[in-house]
Amino acid sequence: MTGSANDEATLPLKVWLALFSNVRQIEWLIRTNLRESFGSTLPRFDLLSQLYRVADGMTMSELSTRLMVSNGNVTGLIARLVAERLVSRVADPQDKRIQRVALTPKGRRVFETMIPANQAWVSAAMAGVPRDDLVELQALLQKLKVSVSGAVQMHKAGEVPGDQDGPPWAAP
Amino acid sequence: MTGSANDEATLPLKVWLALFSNVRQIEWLIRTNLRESFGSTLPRFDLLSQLYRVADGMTMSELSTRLMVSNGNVTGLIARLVAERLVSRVADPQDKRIQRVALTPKGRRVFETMIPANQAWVSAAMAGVPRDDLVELQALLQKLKVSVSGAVQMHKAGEVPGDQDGPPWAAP
DNA sequence: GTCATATACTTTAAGTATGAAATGTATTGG
DNA sequence: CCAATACATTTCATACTTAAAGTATATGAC
Repeated sequence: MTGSANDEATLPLKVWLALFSNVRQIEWLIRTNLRESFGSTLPRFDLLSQLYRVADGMTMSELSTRLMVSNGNVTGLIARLVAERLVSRVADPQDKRIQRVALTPKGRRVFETMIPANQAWVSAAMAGVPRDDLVELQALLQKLKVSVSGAVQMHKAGEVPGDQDGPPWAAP
Repeated sequence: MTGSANDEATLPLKVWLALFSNVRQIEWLIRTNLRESFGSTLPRFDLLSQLYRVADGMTMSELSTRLMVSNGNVTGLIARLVAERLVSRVADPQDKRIQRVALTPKGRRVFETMIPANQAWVSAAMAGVPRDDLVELQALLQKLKVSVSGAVQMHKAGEVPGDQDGPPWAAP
């Protein structure tokens, strides 16, 4: 009695549209505020936040994977951040193909001023939702992420002919 | 007993990160599949889906608002879709500032082949989540949207000095 | 050692996105 | 009527993004 047969088929799509709509609006807020308050952008912020979490930096590929963007994109983004002296990029002496990237002291300092502002923007956007609902929402999103990540992995595995013999997440 | 004092402050941020992560991955799936199956892109798809819902088309501003993208972006996107004969664009005879944009028969036909595919991709990504969880998730996302939309409206109102006398959503 | 192959990254070309300024078109108050 | 103002869109410069092709380096078979 909670839904027709048609709901069954379109329910995931409705959830997707609701997810997308929320993210699009929150992204708009963060992007606008980053520009107005710091003269920065969301891609830069995402990149800095990844580097902020680790002590000894990351490789370009690691960044590319974590941000789910192309390798070429990371190259350009890092080049601009290096030009702004927020990020350092040094070739690995052991393996000269690898570029190791890290926050500079300036980069760390700048990012730390952005953290509380970002938190305030997001909190303000969600201020109309009771705490309990947010707790529940987070739990459901965690469940969803498991399912979605599986689908992404499956798609990636299907595209690579030389990878048939079982990635770690596949059942034996 | 369900959380420390620190959770209280970071809870919205955690919800945001979970939202963002899910959307990023689902977007990746849709974008990849659109390319592989239809040689198309997500921005084009979003634009077509907006036009698909209305019978008599839309103005550029309306598209810009609904998609939450800049006016300049819509101009370029529409130009490419017009070149592909998926969309028609005609100047309004009453008000020559206005461009009225609509799907062509070809555009409608093409988009209709994309609908079931898109639904299948999203369903597959969410296949690991029980139906009841999806129902609840949708309800919570609807609540969130109200809060977020209010924050967006407030930000937009704050930026325009000539708009002090209350938009429709403001309390009287 | 040498060659094939894989890996890490960069470059390229096309497309997508932004904000600001410019353009052209109504509308309105005097 | 007409200047001021508002509005819809485009243009411009720049930034971000992707897929695909290219470069350089490493690794392993032989």
